[in-house]
Amino acid sequence: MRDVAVRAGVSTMTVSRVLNEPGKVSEEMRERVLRVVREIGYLPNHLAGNLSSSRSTTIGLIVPSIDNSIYTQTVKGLSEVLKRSGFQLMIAESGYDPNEEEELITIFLSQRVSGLVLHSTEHTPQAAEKIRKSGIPVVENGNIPEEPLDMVVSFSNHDASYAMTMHLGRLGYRKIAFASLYSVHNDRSKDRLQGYQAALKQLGLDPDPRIVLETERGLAAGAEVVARVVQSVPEVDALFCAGDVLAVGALFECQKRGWPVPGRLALASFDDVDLLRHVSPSVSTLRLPRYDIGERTARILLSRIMDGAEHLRGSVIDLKFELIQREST
Amino acid sequence: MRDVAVRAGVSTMTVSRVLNEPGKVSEEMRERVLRVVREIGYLPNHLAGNLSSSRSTTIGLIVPSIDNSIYTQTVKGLSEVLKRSGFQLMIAESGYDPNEEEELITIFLSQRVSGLVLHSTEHTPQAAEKIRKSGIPVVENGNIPEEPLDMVVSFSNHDASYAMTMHLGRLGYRKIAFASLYSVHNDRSKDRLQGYQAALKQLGLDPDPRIVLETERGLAAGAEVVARVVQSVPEVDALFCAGDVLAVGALFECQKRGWPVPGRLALASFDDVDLLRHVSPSVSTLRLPRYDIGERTARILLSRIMDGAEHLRGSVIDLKFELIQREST
DNA sequence: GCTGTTTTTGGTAGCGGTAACAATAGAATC
DNA sequence: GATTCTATTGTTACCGCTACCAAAAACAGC
Repeated sequence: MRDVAVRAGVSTMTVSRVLNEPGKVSEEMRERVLRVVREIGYLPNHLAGNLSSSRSTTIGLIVPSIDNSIYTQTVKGLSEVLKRSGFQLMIAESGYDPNEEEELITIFLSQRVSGLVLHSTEHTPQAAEKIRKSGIPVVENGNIPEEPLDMVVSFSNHDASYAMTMHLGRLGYRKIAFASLYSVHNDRSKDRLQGYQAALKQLGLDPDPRIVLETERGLAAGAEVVARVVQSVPEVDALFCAGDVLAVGALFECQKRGWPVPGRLALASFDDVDLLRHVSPSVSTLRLPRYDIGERTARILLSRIMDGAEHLRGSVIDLKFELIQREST
Repeated sequence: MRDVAVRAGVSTMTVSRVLNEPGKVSEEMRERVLRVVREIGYLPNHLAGNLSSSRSTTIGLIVPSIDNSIYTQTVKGLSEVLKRSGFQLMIAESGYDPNEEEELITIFLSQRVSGLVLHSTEHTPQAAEKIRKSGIPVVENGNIPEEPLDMVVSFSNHDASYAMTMHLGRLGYRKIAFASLYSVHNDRSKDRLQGYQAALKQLGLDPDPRIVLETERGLAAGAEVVARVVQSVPEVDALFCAGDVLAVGALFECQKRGWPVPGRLALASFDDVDLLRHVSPSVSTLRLPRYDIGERTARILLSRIMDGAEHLRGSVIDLKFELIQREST
């Protein structure tokens, strides 16, 4: 930058102004400086700028696992809005481990990110303390926690799960099995289970621990769920798969066994992946506002960072989901 | 940091050493400083550190589209290796637009990333020039370009496509249709098409433009491909879908029409997504080293950055793929 | 004990920008 | 025409850390 200043015969301050507050500089200077900038291909050093102004245009995002297609829509929403305001996204994965998450938070704070997005809502006390101390705005994304760190943009896993279970109950199914991903360090799974249980109670159905399963992600896991459920409780008439592509795996297993769906077993899923609409029978599911979550998260974060909108501190935005009834129930 | 130094009764230089080169400091000092660091919860400022040392621990990654599950495995491989060495990943999406890519490259260079990973292999001349001028190591990932910017870690889209087409030919299929994603600004698609054409020639089959299609991503597009192909050329006996989940969409369409696969139409796909193994009939495909690409990319980049391994400049690593024969062909 | 060498610690000057204030010049006011 | 104001540009200090070299302390050899 010094180089640009010398060649243009102005002070570095003027160069800085041309690049950051062009309005405060006369037409003539602006052109003179910009020409030199182009000539020598000058690239401003953001590190220096950020350090000096103690601002930054970087947002940190921590997801449990990068290779989970569920999050990609949210990341896209985030990324698109942030990009428009010139912000960058740093992404890291915690592997569903709160200690790992804490370490990543520390690193991000060291990098002086100006905001943080966390997809998990379970944190170590130290992590919470560090964030509080840093004073930067944070958005939690994966669920609506009882004690938010700061802001929340999400749908309610509990309510969504409740809604689908009620739906199955109203359709007349009486022995409704429930499968989710492991709930250790995953309060999304925990809330889904509780939503299911609350609905059963409301429906006057007895909970039966034999048909409540936890498993890993994947099609194979979905198939296995069907096998386990019908082996222990043959009279089961519906299966609600509240996790990643489990329902598709379950459907394939039913097809393999030649079972009519929903005749022998009704199937419901939790996330509206494209696939569920195209399989036969098409699978009932919940349409979750994945992209919107990212978009709103970015917006609310930017308001806090750029406009200092302190009144947004602690906001909880509960985005609505939609229940989609299809052939499988 | 000044605060820590004062409280521990040492110079800032000693604090800096304790944090970065603990070996060069006496046991006693180390403990004294670390205790104070813990006491006041001191977080080093990486921005300042990076500026001062003109090094950084950030790698920039540009993908065409974030919500493409194909890349997530590669990103995971990258992320895991980088994390182990304390590097961070900044991710941005170019939307398949080279101009957008150039702008993102400029931003990343301004942020002084210490390495760049590009999933596209089509760049504007200005982008190439900026990268060259910056001198930072770059890895291209999505394909093996004719004129690499620097290093390349990929499989060959051309060879993979060629291999699958040859496979179909050897199985006796004579009228092999080909569907890929739009090839505008997507040299992966272009190379796949050329591989297909090269194989046809080798097999002594006449190319037929009526059964070479380009379409968008998604299951619906796959279904549509089947419809278009058989309408214009009913005697087609195989369909090679060289793009995202097109094959699954095509399979569903065949099932809907009650066509035996491969009896009426053989189906081959391009990427070994879990789904292809679990549908019925299971679909032949290519297993591509997605995760490995990320891992190797990170490794080669780190060698250049940390060990200054200049002999790696310009390396082209052609990772092997595997053809998986299943029921659909 | 003294000199030469090695290890450990400290002082100082930037890294490349920006904030805050000072200075200058031209416009506006009376 | 003198004074006040406003718009534009420059000066200086510092953001928080590390490179580089100097100083001090510890160790060795004779």
